[in-house]
Parts: sequence; structure tokens; C-alpha cells
Amino acid sequence: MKTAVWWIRRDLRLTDNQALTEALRQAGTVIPLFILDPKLLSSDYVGPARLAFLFEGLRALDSSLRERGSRLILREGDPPEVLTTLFREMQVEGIFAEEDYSPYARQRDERISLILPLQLLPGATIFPPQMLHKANDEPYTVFTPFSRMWRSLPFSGAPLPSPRQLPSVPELASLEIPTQATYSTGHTTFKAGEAEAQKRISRFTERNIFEYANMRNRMDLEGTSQLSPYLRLGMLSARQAAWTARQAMESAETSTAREGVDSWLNELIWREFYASILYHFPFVRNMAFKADLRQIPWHDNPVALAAWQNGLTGYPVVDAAMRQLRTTGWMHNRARMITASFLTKDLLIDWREGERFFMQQLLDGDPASNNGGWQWTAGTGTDAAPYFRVFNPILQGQKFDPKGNYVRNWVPELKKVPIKYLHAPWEMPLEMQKQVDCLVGSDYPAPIVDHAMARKRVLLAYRGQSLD
DNA sequence: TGAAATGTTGGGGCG
DNA sequence: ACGCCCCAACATTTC
Repeated sequence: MKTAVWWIRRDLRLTDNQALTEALRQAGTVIPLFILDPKLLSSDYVGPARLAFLFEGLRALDSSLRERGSRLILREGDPPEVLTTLFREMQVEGIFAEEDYSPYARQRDERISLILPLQLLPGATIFPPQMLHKANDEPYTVFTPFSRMWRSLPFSGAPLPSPRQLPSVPELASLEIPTQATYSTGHTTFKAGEAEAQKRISRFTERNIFEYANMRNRMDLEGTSQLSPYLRLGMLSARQAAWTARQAMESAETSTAREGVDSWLNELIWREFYASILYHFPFVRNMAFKADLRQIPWHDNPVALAAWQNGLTGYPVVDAAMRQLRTTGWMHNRARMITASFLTKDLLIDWREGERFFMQQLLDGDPASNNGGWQWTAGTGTDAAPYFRVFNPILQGQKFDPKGNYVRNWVPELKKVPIKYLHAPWEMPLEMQKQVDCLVGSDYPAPIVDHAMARKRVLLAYRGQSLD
């Protein structure tokens, strides 16, 4: 094959890229192409933060390509049309791309396969979702057996190295990579690109991975890898992540260390589990997986929804988390569960509202994982938390932000509130509220809902009853 | 990857 | 010394 296209979608990396490798193996000239798809860019499930992260990632990728003698071609339009045009412009014989398992991508790729030679390669997950099924050929719907099967499969091996040289790209029109007002505010900055991803995974596996089992739930510490944005756009391959975990496992000396590595690997498996769920049950995008939980009487409450989105619910942990999300494009996993529980169970607002908002805000917003997480918390999902599992935002704060550093960092109004009252500031005596410059109701909101009442209300609602 | 309600146990205070 | 009560601490059940 003389000329091929490496169609980049969510694999913005040169390291361990099976699509790129295959293109290089089969063709002498490889054109790295990214298509700005207006349908995706203007989707209700995309926001400026992730777009900025994508554009920054494309810039990083372009400069890596240029260092190796290649360059990125950027075009805009409906992918089949863009590709057809390119095929008219020059003699292209094949398209190589990493398979994307989301419903929109599958439909798009099927259409293209009918008219153009598109070859899809694995990489978005370690094991393609078609590969993992029960003995009776049905897909798994429970995590534990899925993970057992996943772990029993032979691992495909070490990540592929990044190519040192790439063939030059012929004269072709290309758009400028858009610039976009970014999400960054100087707090946590997620620098886009695979170099940063590599840096982060090395740093994480030096130490924190071995303490991950204990640290991962602490919102006030940097105990997690914070690699999700990089996995989302493929600036890091899932295979390299799992491979690194495996290497770390070999060097782990204590059982605590091994547990740490293992629980991190488990999170990667959750990611693959939800990819598989969305692949086999695409209807979960629109409705509850569990048929008996499709009739919950959700409240239409724009005021409460806005308070939740803006971090003004009066529950410090919830507000800290939502502000972290809006400021950095990322939220701690424990905080995701707490805020999701609060929206669905305390406010009785449809999980789909939260799902959409998270997709708009998160750098790592992924249709499969995000949907899986929301349905898990709402109790409507495949292997979900039972409906009666309602998080108490005060207790969660006390357990997972015991010193209050997380709350104080994101909710400065509460800076001077002593830890005893930090997670329930409305219980402060008025004298103290004055002393610490935090009048509940003016400096910081009073709780928009009473948790004890809300808990009773949601239990009844899920059982098809009503409080009144 | 919950939390509240309810049940059980056992030490200590007290008459 | 003994029984009774209280209640913290822990365990179990329930949602």
C-alpha cells in the first residue's frame, strides 16, 4: 500500500498506538488526520473544557509529529464526506483507526466501512467488548464475574514504542487548530498531551500506586493517579496503564502495596466493564438498565439543579466537589459518588441531568464510564448500588475529608469554620458564625434540603410511593 | 464503593 | 453481695 490515512479519533498518542503501527506497517506514506465533527463539537454532551483539552492535545500531537518528520492534517465536516474528499484529492488506499465503541462512533464507522476501506484496530480498551462474554455467549452484567474473566485472559504484552521517524506528509490543505478559552484557573492544571501523561503515570507508579487502596477515597489528598483525562482522549493507552500496574505489582513488597496496585487495576477494569455495558446495551444512554426503575417520579426543579451545578447547596462536601469540577474539569471519584447521590437521592433529580452536566464539564467525560457511574449511584444500572444506599454528605465529609482541607480549599467562605462544624456549618451557634465570618444563609447558603427528610422521601419514591 | 434503626452485651453506678 | 438500670460499644437487620 502506498498511502494510508491514520484517522485519529480518541487516540492522541504515538506511543502504543496499534492503528498507527498498522498503518505504518502496510503503507509507505501515512497521513495523520483528525476530523472536527460538527455533530460532536456542538453536542449537548460536550463543553468548552474538554474541547480546549482536545485542541491542546492536538497541538501537542502535531508538534510530536513534526519532530518526527510528519504533521497533523486537520479538517472539519461530516467524517464520511471529509474522507471521501481526501480520497479524491490523492491516491489513498486505506484508513486505519482505533476502534471507538460508543454508539455514535460505531454507527459512523459502519457507514464509512460501506464506502471506504476502513480498518479498525483495538486500543481504546485492553480487551475489545465483543471478546468478553459469559460461557453462554451473553454479555456480563455484573462486575465481579466480568473482572474475574478479564483478569484470567492472557495479557497482550508490552506497549509499543513510539516511532522515531515518520514518513513526511504530502501537500494537503489543513485547518489551524482552534484556540479556545481554557478551563484552567491555576489550581489543578491538566496539561494536554502524551508527554504529560507519561510523566504522570511514572510519578504515580513511583509511590502512590502502592498506597492507592487506602488513599484513593481521601478527597483531601492526591492519592489517585488523575490519569482519566489522558485515558479519555488516548493520550495514554489503557494497555500501557495496565502494563505499568503489572510491573508495579512485581516490585510490590508488602501485601498492602499489592492491594494498592490491585485496586488501581480494578478501576481500569471498571472502565472496561462500562465500555462493554454501553457496547452491548446501548439503550442505557437513554434509560435505566433496570426495567423496574424506569418510572421513578423525578422532580423537575431547575432552582435546585442550578444550586447543585453552582456548588451552592449548603452541604460543604457537595459544594466543594462541584466547584472543583467547574474550576479544573475534574472531580475526585469519591466526590463524584457523593454529588451524584445528592442530586439523585437528596434532590430527586433525574440522573440524566447530572450525567449531561458532568459530560459538559469533565475533561475525562466518557459516555460509557460517565453513564455507568451515574446509573450505579442512582441504583438503576447493571451492577448498581441498591436504591436504599443513600450517602450522607455530612458523614462522607467527616470520613473522607477528616481535616476539612478539601472543603476549605474549594469553599473559601468556610475557611475559618472549625472542623467540628465544617461539614454541617448550619449547626454552628450564631455567635461562632459571626466570629468566623460565616453567617449561614448569607455568607454561605443554608442547606437547600434536609437530608433526613430527603432520605425518607427518596426511599418512598423508589418504592413507587410518595411522601404526602 | 452506606447509613439508620434495632438488637445485644457488659461494665459501672447505685440503692 | 446483689439486682437493677443506664448506656456506650458493638453486632445485626433493615431500608
